[in-house]
Amino acid sequence: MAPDKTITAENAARQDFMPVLRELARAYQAFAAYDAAGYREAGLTGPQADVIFTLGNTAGMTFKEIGEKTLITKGTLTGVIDRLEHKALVRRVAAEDDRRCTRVVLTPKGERVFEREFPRQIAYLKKRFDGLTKTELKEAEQMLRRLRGIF
Amino acid sequence: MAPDKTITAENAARQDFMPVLRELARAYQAFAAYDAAGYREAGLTGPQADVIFTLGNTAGMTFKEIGEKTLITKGTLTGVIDRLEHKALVRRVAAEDDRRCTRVVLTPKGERVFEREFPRQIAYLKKRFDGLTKTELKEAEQMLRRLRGIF
DNA sequence: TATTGTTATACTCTATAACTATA
DNA sequence: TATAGTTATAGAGTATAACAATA
Repeated sequence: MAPDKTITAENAARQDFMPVLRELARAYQAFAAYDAAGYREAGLTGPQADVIFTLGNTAGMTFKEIGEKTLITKGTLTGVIDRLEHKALVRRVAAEDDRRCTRVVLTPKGERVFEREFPRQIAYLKKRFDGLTKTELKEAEQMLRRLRGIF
Repeated sequence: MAPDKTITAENAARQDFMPVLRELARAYQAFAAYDAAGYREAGLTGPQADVIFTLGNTAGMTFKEIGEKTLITKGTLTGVIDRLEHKALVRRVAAEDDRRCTRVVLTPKGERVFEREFPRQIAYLKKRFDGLTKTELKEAEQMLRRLRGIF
């Protein structure tokens, strides 16, 4: 059967790629919900955990760098960092070379949270991957990379 | 090489499944950003578009049904429906049989938005899938289904 | 002039729980 | 007692744009 040339409200859901998008959304949402349940126990929101886990084992990063890694835009990032600073998990440090930049660094308390929560979160996620072989993981990774590439 | 028995902050990122999760998140985020750019032109947010596209070609649904389809919890859904009602895209209709229930129905304006925007959004998404064969789509779907299943 | 981060505005969504009216 | 939806509360994230300090 030839594919539809025209997409109408009626046949739209029957496009071949639609199940892929539906499953992509569901797979991600299932993961995100499970993931969130983990770091919420540490009192962190998604963006907050993202920042803490990004800053771990580094000498700190500028807002610009954190924004690039986490996909959080600068305006939002100011608020996220404010809340983490309020919790005494990070602090702002003036950059020496470029005085426009601010580096964000984990505090000792932030380091402890990272050292405890990051491995804990990974172990918590790892439990779900017990049934998958190394080959399957590699295939999944490549397929997802392909999907990301088309957007 | 034997896998690590203990997960520490240092070796955590080297777990075999981590690239899969990273790519899952990136693939979804890339899709979500592209998708959002589409329905934002229609003045809709993610949850709002989700509701409109869910109600299209139906005789309406109760809050409970919409919540199950879209994964929006009831408290949040009240607000989302309020905003859609304010835009005159949906209206609340008392259910005849069970007076606790409220059905949400697209208004004529809502229908027009659905008839125009849903196919438009699908066509917009379709452009990105040109390079993929039916077989690849099927494989991707199955793999994502598998991933969803583990969570 | 361009870039970094802050501030302000105005929404939108989220989680949670108490509440109402029905069943 | 249980369920459907509303309301209240308190945050938290988002987009956007104007802004100050610095390069």
